[in-house]
Amino acid sequence: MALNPAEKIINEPLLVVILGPTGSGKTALSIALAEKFSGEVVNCDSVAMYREFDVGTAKPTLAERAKVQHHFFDCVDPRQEVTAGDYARQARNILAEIGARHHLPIVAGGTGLYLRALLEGLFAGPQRSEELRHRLRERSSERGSRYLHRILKRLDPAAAAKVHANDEAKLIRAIEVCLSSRQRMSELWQQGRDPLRGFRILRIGLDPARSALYERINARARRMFETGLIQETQRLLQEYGKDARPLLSLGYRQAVEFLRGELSREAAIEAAQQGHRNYAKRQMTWFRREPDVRWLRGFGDDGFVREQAIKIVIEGLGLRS
RNA sequence: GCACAGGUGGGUGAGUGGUUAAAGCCGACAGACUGUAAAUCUGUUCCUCCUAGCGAGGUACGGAGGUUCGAAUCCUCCCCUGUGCA
Repeated sequence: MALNPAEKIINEPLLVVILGPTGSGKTALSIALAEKFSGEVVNCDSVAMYREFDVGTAKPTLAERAKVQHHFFDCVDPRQEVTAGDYARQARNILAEIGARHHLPIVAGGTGLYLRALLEGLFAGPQRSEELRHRLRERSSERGSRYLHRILKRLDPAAAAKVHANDEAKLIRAIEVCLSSRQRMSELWQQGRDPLRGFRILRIGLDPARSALYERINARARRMFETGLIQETQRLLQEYGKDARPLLSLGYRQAVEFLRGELSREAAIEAAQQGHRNYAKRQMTWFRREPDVRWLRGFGDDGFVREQAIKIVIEGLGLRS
């Protein structure tokens, strides 16, 4: 006898997603939940995937990683560049493995695009093409800032209407998609995404008070500098060169500027704090649009937040039996 | 005490008689995001009102007066800050 749709949904295993801005305590909460429900944590944070980027990424400690199984930390060589597509493909495999073990998968992280790529999928676009991008960037600097937008308008007016003329990064991708696939990006979009199947998704969002969050971010960014971020950056700079992608990310970028003598140590710290605060704000803008989030007003390491999160997960699991 | 320099919106800093509620930058807030995403980009940012507009009114460039049709911009006095000389 065939299952009716409701039963089918109920029989799907649960997938817990913990989202929130940087510094909101996603790591602490994910570990607490993993311990409680025999779960495994799946990182969804682009920079934390890079090996040897430790001090500036606030990865879970080795002790924490010994307590529960973690995935997707330290899995990429700093010379490589991960993309949302790579991440989504690999993370889906891991999710399937965790499911096969009958453990609870807990996705935790702050990279909104990666999370969306994992959960909802990307459109069927081509992968990036370095030479094409290089050529586009060169021509754009020769022909002026509106050049890329004019090109996109010609290739795909509908896409051009959605990308701002100043947003070089997105213009380049859109043009790349049109040229590499020989199709309009807007038409590829219409074919839809390939969402993750086989899980019931439970999204838990952390939303601490803004001022408290900013204080924490400031303290943490300073601590990174005090506990070896500069030395780590120097090492990475020597090993992988200044063009290594993750050296452009928060904290590392400022440490590089300090090492070059462009910023005093204190100015670098303040710039890093500022960068992290602004990033947290952008993350909130992204996550507010995420559907069906159970928002908790506080930090992931707050006792009452943890209790509420546990209750929500029990509720979610309870539906299964 | 004397001599310069200077006091501008949350910060910085332009502006030296009239399209100036006052550039730019920063911050703050809000937003976008379909393979660089810890990236990239956008909007708003004195108050009040409405028919919500390149709309109406009010308040504003240390303080108080003054000149002028008109002042952040010119004059006088006062207060404060920095530098130099005593």
